[in-house]
Amino acid sequence: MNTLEKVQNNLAKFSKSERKVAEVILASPQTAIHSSIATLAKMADVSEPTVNRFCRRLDTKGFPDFKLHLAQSLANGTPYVSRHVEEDDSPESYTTKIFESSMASLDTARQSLDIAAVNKAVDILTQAKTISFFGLGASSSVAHDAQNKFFRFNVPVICFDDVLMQRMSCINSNEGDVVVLISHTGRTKSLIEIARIARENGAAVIGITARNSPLSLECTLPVTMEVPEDTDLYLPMASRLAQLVTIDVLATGFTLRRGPRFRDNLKRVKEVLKESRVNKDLTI
Amino acid sequence: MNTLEKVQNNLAKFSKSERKVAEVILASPQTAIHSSIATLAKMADVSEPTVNRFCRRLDTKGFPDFKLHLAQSLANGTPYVSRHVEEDDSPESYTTKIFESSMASLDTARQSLDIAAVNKAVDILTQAKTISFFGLGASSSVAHDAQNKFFRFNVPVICFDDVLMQRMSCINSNEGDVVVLISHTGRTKSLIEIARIARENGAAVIGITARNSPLSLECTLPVTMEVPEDTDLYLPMASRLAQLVTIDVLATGFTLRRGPRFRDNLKRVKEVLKESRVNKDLTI
DNA sequence: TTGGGTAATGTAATTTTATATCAGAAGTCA
DNA sequence: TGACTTCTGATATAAAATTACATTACCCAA
Repeated sequence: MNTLEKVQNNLAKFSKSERKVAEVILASPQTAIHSSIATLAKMADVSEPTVNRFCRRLDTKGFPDFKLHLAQSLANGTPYVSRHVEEDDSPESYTTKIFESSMASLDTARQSLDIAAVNKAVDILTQAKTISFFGLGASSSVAHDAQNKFFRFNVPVICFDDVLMQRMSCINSNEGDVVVLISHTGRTKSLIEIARIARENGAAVIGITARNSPLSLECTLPVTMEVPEDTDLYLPMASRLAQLVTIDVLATGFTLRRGPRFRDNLKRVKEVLKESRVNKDLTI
Repeated sequence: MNTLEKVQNNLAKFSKSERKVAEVILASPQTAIHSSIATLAKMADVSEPTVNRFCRRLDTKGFPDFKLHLAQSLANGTPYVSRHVEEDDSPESYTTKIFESSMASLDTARQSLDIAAVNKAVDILTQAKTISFFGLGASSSVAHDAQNKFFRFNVPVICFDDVLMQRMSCINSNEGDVVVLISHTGRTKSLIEIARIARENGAAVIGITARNSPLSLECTLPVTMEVPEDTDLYLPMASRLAQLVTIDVLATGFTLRRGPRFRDNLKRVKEVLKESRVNKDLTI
């Protein structure tokens, strides 16, 4: 809870002197955070230890720590939080909400992402003979994105939208092949089957999906994360963003693992592509 | 300006030792605000006065004052700053950097997004006879995403990756048609031509692109934003995320504008889709 | 009331933390 | 190289916060 509110709400629980301190702070919080304990004590007409005790009562470590908390609560604006779009939101309002919710989701995704798994995935990818990216529905665009990225690394990349093609591709997979399956819920039946098929053929199966989902259990290496998704009315968005960024992380890990010479090469390839374009611009 | 960003942006202006301090703070701002000057100095492997000088260089009165400012900037919701991935980053480190940079970019995009244009775009989209989404390269996946979204609204949606198909489609466009062009730089020649063609045929041309770019000038309604993109070595990512979220904003505006009955309908359609699936899950 | 006990508050000492001063080191340019 | 500037850290000093302990105020039973 906001520290300033806490001061306000606990007003009744303070002792007489502590309340004096609280009142001085509430009267002018900006002054409070820029004062020393001595100054504040004088303003409240109490002793310095009283101010200190007041701070501790609010579960802070002491006066400086209290000031820090207070400063944070005074800082305008709230941290990014998922907020639902309401019926009568203005354009400004729903735009802000959607952007901030997206950011909040990415933050959640990052915190829940299994870094060790990311590292292993990079390991596996760098050693792959071929890499396949499969997703369905909304996740298929993520697979395409992945193809786009890894293709530039000069690695054989496969990417299909079609369930049958995905299946056939996996039936023909071998040891050394890597199959990356992308699914937010990890409950898409056909992808789960594909995971099993690829695994039985000896391919490494990386799943970018939810922890403990059916798909994650079929993968040789689940790269899991949790993304809160409000799919009730609006369309899944947060999970897609998180998947895209995760792919970016894997691609980055890939280039880092390959070492500087590889990256120089990548840069050169990019330069060449630029030159071949009329508008000298590849970033589109 | 946000103090943490200030630290990041002035990195070049600091002296060698001051930069060490900056890096320690950027690595873990939360730790920094809870440390004493001595602890921080030790972490950065510099002397205490150096830390103090560092604080003053950032226009604060001293170390405690700096901590206060930093605390506020952390509370502000964006502890996220774009940071480049370094050669020897650990998986944890580059993962965090990429996620946070993505979030920072989204924030920048939001702030620079022209809300009035968004509102007009929603206006135009709700009245469209058909909507076409065109992008090239990386932006084509954004176009696909848009198609996916608007398709569910029961609006005729067109989407092509191919330049010639895009062109042909635009040649046949009429008044009442809406063409949405997606390009980060707004300097892709073929898209600019397509914009002109569509416009000459009386179609409304919405451009999701950079402000004052050649493409934006050819559009009847540019929806512009600024996204910092480090395309030097790594691949364009931030712009794509921003575009995706922007499409989501437009789609949301669209459903809001269409009113509650439309949304109920949308929900029903979704339910029906769910039922028709074995795994009862559409979110993939 | 009044005296014992408890909680609240303040004084003074101590510890911690931050800043100022200055000297030496490192870098820069003629 | 040498004069100059800039940067950095050791030490000293000042400021601030915290602790320990003493005092006061308050409450309640006798």
